[in-house]
Amino acid sequence: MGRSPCCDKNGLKKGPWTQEEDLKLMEYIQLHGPGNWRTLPKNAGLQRCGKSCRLRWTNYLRPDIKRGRFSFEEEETIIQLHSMLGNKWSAIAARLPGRTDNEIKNYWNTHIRKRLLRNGIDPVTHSPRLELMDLSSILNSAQLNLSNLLNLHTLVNPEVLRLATLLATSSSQENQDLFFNNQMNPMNQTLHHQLPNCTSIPTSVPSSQLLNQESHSDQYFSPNMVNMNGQVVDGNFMPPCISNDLVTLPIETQSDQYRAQTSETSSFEPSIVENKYNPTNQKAQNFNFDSVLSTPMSSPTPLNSSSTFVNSSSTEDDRETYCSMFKFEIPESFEFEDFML
DNA sequence: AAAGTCTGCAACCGCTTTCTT
DNA sequence: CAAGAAAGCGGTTGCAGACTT
Repeated sequence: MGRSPCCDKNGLKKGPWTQEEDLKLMEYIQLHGPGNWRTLPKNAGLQRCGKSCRLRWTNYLRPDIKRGRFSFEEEETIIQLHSMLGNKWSAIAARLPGRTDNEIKNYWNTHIRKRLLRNGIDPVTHSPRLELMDLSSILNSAQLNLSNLLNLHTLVNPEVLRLATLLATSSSQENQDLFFNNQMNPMNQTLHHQLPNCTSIPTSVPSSQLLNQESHSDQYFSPNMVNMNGQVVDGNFMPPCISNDLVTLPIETQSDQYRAQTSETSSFEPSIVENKYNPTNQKAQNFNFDSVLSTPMSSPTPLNSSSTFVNSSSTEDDRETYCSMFKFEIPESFEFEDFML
């Protein structure tokens, strides 16, 4: 009944493979082909478990494995597939010829995941993260001071502040009660009331769609930057959108020219200077924060297929900048209360 | 230059599914 | 059909090299 054990694990070698072992394994497989891993180690003269041999072959020695750095296209594909499949590394690897599931998994954990986190995107849900800017805590503060809040435009995405401001200045006590009592979805009830023309992004929209021009739905992305007056300026921009349970903020797809003007930064304020939303930025020169309170949202315009996007020759640093949902970092010493009166 | 820390990745572990007897 | 091994798969670990102090 059943099979005999593939190998006796006692006395079998573990750890990194030597060149000699690799050679033995490759020579054996060249003669007999892969498979039958139970008997392979013995027949090949290896003191290894068959499972170890199989992993070594499939993850490293297979001749069709593509070694080296992932291309930008491969990275895009991984993000897209991960947003659809989750941690189904083998399924993702099946769509990336020459890449193993192990390699993709490692690359995700060491590169892509960190990058998404840095750019404010949850690598699990592929949705924007708003932990940095908890609207309810802002609005719930009894010390809320509008002028201080307005000063925040040097620190945070003004779209966030626009939403916060709209909520804070709403004359509808009923809506505010709904918001603070959390009796129903505040974004649906309050913001859609305030912003009836705003397009919604479903929460399920994966970050790959937010990051990847090719998968942008026209309704989500605009080829042009729209300033806070709703005027088309340049670049790629979209007004903030309200999902069912969170505020979804615009992802900018940057032109090479714009990316050339930006760089990875580690400190707080310098990165803000480079932020598109900063008034000192040329592309944001039409930004008028005062208009936040008085101007209705503009609707996104259809995506222009000729819009520039990060190309395959982009460097990793370039890529770091192409998604700047929250293109700033908050230093550990930063105290949000300092900005609240 | 040395020690400590960080990073990337190969390899292993353990669980689930598939296959063989 | 059941039992048990092989194969598949995702999570985790350990280590070597790079980087920082």
